[in-house]
Amino acid sequence: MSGDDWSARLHELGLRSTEARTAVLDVVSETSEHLSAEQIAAVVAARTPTVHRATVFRTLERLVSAGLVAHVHLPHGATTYHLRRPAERMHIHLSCRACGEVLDAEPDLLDDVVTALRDRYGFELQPAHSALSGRCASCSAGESP
Amino acid sequence: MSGDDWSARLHELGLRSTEARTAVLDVVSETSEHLSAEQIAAVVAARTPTVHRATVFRTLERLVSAGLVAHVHLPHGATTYHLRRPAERMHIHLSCRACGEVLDAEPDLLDDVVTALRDRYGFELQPAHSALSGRCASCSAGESP
DNA sequence: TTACATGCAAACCTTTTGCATTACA
DNA sequence: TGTAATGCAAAAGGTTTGCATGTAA
Repeated sequence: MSGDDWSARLHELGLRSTEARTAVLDVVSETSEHLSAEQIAAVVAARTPTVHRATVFRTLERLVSAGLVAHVHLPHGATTYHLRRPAERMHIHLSCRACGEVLDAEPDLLDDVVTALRDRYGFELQPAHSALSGRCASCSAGESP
Repeated sequence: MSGDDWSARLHELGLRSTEARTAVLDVVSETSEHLSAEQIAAVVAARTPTVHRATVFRTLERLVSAGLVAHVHLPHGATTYHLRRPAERMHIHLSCRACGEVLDAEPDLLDDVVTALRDRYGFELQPAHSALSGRCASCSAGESP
């Protein structure tokens, strides 16, 4: 998405367009990486020093509830944020306990689990919201469990 | 497990038997709940005030790597610890985003996912190690996503 | 007797919050 | 102009670490 549409997108969603919000959206939209709030705050600080770190945290929270940004909880380390993708491009996350790497996996993997949890427990799984934990291929070839 | 076997169990595993370790094992083995390090430290402090909080953290880490204790990462809030169960009694955890409740679910739910991840990515999923995130039945009946 | 475990204090990392001020709409 | 958003500072929550001392084996 080109940089200047953020103002319009925010207005569409009933949110005010501010320097902090567009700065955060710029950072998040420039990469396909999943960045921590800290990392985002660092880039924002370099470009727009008037925006306070705490505001970055608050802003991310707002953008998540507005649906523009998604966050993923990792079993170790900080929550990461990324631009929210259309449903077809949503993905689940695999976190390697050993090396910390976060891999993306196809969303269909958990389809049956979503159904089973709904049927058995009435639990509505949100597969993208928290990473699955285990060992990546390279680390599996190595150490102890 | 009756209280005094811990010393022997620890020795079997090549670990020294200490006041802190048996105190932590006592607390963890007395309940089927999943307790945070903080909660465990509080109970230990009440019974054995000589054991320092930091030691409880270090001790839990050791007991996990020794295989006596398991921990589960929750998407919100502190990591929880519980006595490690034999494989048949292992379970996965469902964490409700809305109310914070943690539910236990049957381990077989993720069997196919374990296989699929191994086949597709060489990723060895450890289903008990981190909780799945979503909304529990009561909270699903309520608010917005 | 010596390597391992602990107490203590302090730092660290990530995030949240109260409150006065600013700025968008 | 009124309300939503921000800056600032401080604290909160959870966890880790360096170092000197203590203790199980």
